[in-house]
Amino acid sequence: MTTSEVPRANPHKRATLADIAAAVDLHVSTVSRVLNHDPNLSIRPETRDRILHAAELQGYRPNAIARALKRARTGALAMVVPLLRNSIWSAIEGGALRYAREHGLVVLAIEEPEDEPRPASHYQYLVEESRVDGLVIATALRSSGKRGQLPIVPHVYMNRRGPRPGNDVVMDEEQAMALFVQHVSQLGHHRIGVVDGHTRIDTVYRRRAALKQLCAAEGMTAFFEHEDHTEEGGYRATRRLLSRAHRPTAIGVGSLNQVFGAFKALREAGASVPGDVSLVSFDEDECLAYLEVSVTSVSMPLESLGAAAVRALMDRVERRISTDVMVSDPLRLIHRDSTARAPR
Amino acid sequence: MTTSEVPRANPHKRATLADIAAAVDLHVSTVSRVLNHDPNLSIRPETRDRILHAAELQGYRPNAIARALKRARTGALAMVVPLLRNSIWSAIEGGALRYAREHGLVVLAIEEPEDEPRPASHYQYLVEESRVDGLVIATALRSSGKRGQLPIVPHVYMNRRGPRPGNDVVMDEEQAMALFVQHVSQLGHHRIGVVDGHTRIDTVYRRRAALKQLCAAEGMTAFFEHEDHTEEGGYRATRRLLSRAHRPTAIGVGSLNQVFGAFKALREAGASVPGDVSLVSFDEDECLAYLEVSVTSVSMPLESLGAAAVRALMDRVERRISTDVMVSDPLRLIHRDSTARAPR
DNA sequence: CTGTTAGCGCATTCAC
DNA sequence: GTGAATGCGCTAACAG
Repeated sequence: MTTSEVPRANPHKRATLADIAAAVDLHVSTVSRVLNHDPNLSIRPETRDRILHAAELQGYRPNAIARALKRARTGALAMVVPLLRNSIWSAIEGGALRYAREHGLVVLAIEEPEDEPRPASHYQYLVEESRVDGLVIATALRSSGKRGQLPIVPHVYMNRRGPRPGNDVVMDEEQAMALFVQHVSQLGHHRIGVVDGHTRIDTVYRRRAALKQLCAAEGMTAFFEHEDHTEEGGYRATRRLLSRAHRPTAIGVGSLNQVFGAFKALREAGASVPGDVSLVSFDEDECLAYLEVSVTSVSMPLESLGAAAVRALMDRVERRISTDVMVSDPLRLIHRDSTARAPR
Repeated sequence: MTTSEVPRANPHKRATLADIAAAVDLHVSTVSRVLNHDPNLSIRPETRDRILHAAELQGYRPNAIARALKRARTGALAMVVPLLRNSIWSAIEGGALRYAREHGLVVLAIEEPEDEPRPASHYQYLVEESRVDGLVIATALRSSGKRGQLPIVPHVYMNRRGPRPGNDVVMDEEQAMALFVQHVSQLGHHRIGVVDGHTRIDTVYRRRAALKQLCAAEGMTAFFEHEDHTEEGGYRATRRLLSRAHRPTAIGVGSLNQVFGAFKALREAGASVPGDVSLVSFDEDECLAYLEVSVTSVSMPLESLGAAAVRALMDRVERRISTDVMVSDPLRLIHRDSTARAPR
């Protein structure tokens, strides 16, 4: 009732459209249109300036909640990642956050344990409750199968392929494997081993398939060992590789954490790097250059992946149909001291 | 107009309170009260069950946006962290997310470069636009001074002290330093060095002050070297320590990334660990147990810090006044192979 | 025990 | 060129 009698709003409350409308003695709808730069609105410049000025003066901020309610769009999205110490996630998340910010979006962080994650559908409620417009899922396991299927709500799978095609945003794991194989092949290696996570993780599954194929083509022998993406996992898997009758002479390692474990196993076995065994990491990280022997790695376009996932999700939210995405930025092999010609 | 004539809502739209009210032929407010378990509401169990059942049947989900608009509270908070690969942030963030989830809150992730971050007040707009209820800031630098002052909006500083007291949530860095000094002191070390970040970072500042005091008390000599919290930074700082006429015999390192650099410097200098130099990390991480020499560390209660920050922030949002918080969970020294008796 | 009423702050269709 | 009216979905004060 007293709204119009106090043109200057209570300094402790945020100014609303109504406040500034009252101040310039115009209608809220007019103010709204001006502030939203409504294209098909003709208004005399003078009035327009008065409005803008009053808004500025009162420190007007549009209320995102009210706007979301009206527009039925929140401008937020949820990103479900395994908040692993595993460094790739911070890079991916960084790319996603940057892209989101550039597009006026806001990202909800959700952590979910990597092993036995809840099915993606668990997070549907965030969309159903209008907390976010869509989901970026990076924790799906291959085995999730039916149970993990996401119904209606907009979503993409990031660095994982979902239960059915059409919503996946991934990197070129095959190419990553090719870079590795080609590199060690040129160095004369014939028996190669790979230490990686469980095949329930989609990237691992794809790398494994790619390796088989590449090795068959090049006439090489490949051994694949699967363990957790942890130091201990890397340690155990590498020990197993080294205890074979015919040791591999080159080993690829799927995660940075596993690299540490691999080193320990090699040390214990008295195998020198790269004298006896060449080593390649599939996670690039600055620390690799500082280890006891600096480690050759395959560098993936992680930031681009994060950005691409957000873009793809927004495409779905806007109902622009779209398909699976493979991030096209180039991969690079970073040559350090851990790879050398095969022994003998 | 046709709302009441179709009790079963359009399957493609979410069911609203009105939909389920229509279905059970009751008023929305009644439905709302039942669904919110309004304590001082007496309702006959039968009606109550009908409502619950209808809600269940229609898959009703409260619309968080509408609720937020009405209640003037979003149930979200923003957390501004340097999304560094630096592993401590993922642990802190994990603790914060867990606590938030347990309390029905949702966390907006914001990344901000560590060096020269925007002042905390930059993020005020998130509160002003009603996107979140408050801010957790973990990127303030000491030098930010006036410009970084946060006005009215609810906020806390996490692992940093803000421009003025009353809103800080921190860990016991002094105690961390004490554990370190005490440990190496018992091993007979007298000259100790510390490699850490710039003093503009509050934790570093506090550790430095604590070290000075402790060493004075114990009659030890301390050298402090400040560099970026990166591998390269750790490398350079350690080199400087080692090039002194009187080398320190024990070195503490402020971040995991710097530990890698420190190792490289030690290796190059031909200094053996722990034979010539004992090494302690102030970041605990599983990989420390797998390095060329496993590294003794001080383990901090990072998850608790994250949780405490969220709790403190919600206290402020609810207008329950509160003061600075020091997380009280115990620190632990994890004894590994990188520390031994002082040489000679 | 349950219904009425009145907004939260904004965008938008329609009228003049 | 501008104003009036309506409603997004929900909660809460007040009636009966």
